Amino acid sequence: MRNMNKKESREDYLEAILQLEKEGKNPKSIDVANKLGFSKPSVSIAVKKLKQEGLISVKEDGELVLSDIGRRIAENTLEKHEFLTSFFIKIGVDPQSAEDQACEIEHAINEETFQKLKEFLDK
Amino acid sequence: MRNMNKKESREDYLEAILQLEKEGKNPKSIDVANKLGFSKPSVSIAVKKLKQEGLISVKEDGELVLSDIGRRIAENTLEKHEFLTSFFIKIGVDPQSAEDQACEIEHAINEETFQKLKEFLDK
DNA sequence: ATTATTAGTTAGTGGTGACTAACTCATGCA
DNA sequence: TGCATGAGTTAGTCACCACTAACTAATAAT
Repeated sequence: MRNMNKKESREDYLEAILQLEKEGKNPKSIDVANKLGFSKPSVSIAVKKLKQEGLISVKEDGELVLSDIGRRIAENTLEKHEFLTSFFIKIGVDPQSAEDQACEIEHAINEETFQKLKEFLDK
Repeated sequence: MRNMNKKESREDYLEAILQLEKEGKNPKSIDVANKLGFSKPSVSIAVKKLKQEGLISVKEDGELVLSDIGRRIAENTLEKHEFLTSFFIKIGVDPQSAEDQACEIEHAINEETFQKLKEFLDK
């Protein structure tokens, strides 16, 4: 049972919804459960909380829809994920490990540090 | 109440003990509590667990002593902390924020990624 | 000797996020 | 009609790490 803190957990759920969306699906709870490897009840509870926090809404048919704020968080997280993954691969980290590390660090790095890192690597 | 996961928490305690040691103290539970801003009972329980995990021992007078494994973890964590802090400052992150970010990311970055990052920045 | 301070422990609580078991409910199919 | 399947929920559990309140025990101060 891999526990996370609130922030990590929330970002992972939102990121998963965005990724499913980009894959052309109409993401539902069950898809998120499958993607993240969580049980249906875990996702059910998480969805309830994300709704309460105003980060997603749930359509009549169960489709999960990112709110503006939710989408911004999801896109920020996904951008960090992709950037960090390719950066780690570039500096010689094993691709699978790079992916795993991006998953960890994407939650820890904040906007300022991420921006400065991007600027630094542009040069 | 700032909750952490097990790994982060453990690394923070060990790092704090090492830092206190480097400051010339004979670190005790109370010093760790003051440094980390935790209550005495929290540290008392944590110390018990670190003992059980073989990462520290406790002298007759209460002094906390890092085991070989505990010391290795503490030194790894502290090295990451210091390196990341100065790196973030170097790329233009506000010093206080750099410190905070190092505290976060030191727990997420693994040995491989850290080594590759150091090699990359040496060039 | 008495009281205050300090370090540490025990007992009990709260909050978060995962889990399983077992339920509802809609849909698909024989 | 009746059963199987799939999605989602509810209820209850566990693990983890922080907390406060209240205790013990040793030491310092008056």
